[in-house]
Amino acid sequence: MKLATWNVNSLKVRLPQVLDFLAVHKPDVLCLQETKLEDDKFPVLDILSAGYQVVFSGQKTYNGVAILSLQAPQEVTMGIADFDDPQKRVIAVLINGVRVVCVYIPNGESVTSEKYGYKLDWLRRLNSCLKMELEKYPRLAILGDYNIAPEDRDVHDPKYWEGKVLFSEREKAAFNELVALGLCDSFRLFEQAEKSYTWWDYRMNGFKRNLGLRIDHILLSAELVKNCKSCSIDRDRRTHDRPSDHAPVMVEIEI
DNA sequence: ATGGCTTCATAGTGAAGA
Repeated sequence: MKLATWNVNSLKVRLPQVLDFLAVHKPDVLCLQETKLEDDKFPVLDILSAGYQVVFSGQKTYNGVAILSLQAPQEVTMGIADFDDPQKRVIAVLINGVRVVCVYIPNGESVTSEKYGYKLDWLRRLNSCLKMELEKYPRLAILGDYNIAPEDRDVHDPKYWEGKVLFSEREKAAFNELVALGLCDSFRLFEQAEKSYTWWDYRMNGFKRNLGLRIDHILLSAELVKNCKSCSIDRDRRTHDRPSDHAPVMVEIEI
């Protein structure tokens, strides 16, 4: 079973690339973030024509998440339980006995911003929600844009990023608290190239200079870790015309 | 490396992303 995640930074702009990604990799599940589409504007027919089913939760201009899958999604839930968040950042499904949660964790803007407080509060609520999910579904995968680089090696210049949003201690602690639920950063299960990142700033030739951060992650429960065969970043996607600033991340799990 | 893109909502520029 192949699961993938990609922050597309506008599905309207990136739809042809998403369809190409499906054709090339044929993932069983693809989680999307930052679709930036209201639900009545979602390109359902294009995705059905590609042989995928889809569920989505979107809004105008910002945020928006979707899960594409070969098999029919079951037990679809949107948002975080007991949290009335107007921002559309979470959608979850059950596919082939695996609970798949697609998350777009807030950016936070800066550590002095109100949005940073929202991010930390949001992460606390996500943590409680995932704790319950894990009790209900031992086979749990949380894929998405976490907007947190968990370790020094996930940042091109840890000195520069020290204390800044995406790499601040409180954010890293919140990430570690998710891991402490019994989840694993699947990327680090395997030997990986140094300076592996999933996001590069559009400005300043960030990609060409590999000034990136690894902020898109796939966390797996112990039940899934046992059978996880690979985790990789599709870095080449960032070289296409009009790329998203994020690259997709993929895992293969023997189910 | 403190903005130098890119997107969206607009119809000029401004907000937001990370």
